[in-house]
Amino acid sequence: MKSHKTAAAFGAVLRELRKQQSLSQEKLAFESGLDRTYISLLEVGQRSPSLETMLALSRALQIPLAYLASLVEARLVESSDDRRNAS
Amino acid sequence: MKSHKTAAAFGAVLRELRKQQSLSQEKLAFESGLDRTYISLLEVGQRSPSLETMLALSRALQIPLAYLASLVEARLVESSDDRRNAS
DNA sequence: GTGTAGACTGCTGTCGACT
DNA sequence: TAGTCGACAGCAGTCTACA
Repeated sequence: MKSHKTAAAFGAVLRELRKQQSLSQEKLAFESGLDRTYISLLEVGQRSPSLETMLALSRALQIPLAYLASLVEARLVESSDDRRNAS
Repeated sequence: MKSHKTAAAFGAVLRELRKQQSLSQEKLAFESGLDRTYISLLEVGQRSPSLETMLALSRALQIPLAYLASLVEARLVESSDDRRNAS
């Protein structure tokens, strides 16, 4: 298996952040200067972003890049847990 | 102008972190699973990384992705100062 | 030990259209 | 409002080789 895990983690985080601000994909696309269909691809985990793209999104969401990164990182460790001690 | 600024910022940060650990590009390439020549391209600001690449590098450098991101962000604000009020 | 170049593969990101 | 599809341009990332 190919592990597009990072794309999935990023997509989940992006969707959460967007919904927290009650933005539509369309609005976020506009604010970030990215394509609407691409935002969709990101959220469903079909694409994984470049650094430039992450910066554009963090600006549109008005959060620091480091915060975005920390959320993605957290998702990644979660998803890689053993499920041996997981409650 | 095309602003490969983020590539330059990232490259500078990467080089700094690598030197702090006294690693060669070769060693870092090996640890991260990336190509040696690509590490070089990153450091000179000729390429800008994907999320996956940033993750590989942060692991090789044994630092959180969020920390790497914060350093890049800091470089970016520095380089975007007006030089009007800059001392 | 590093920078660079050329050639190549695959994926990112855009666009229009339909569901 | 959001997911997807096909086609496309451009760039990320590899490899060999040389300075």
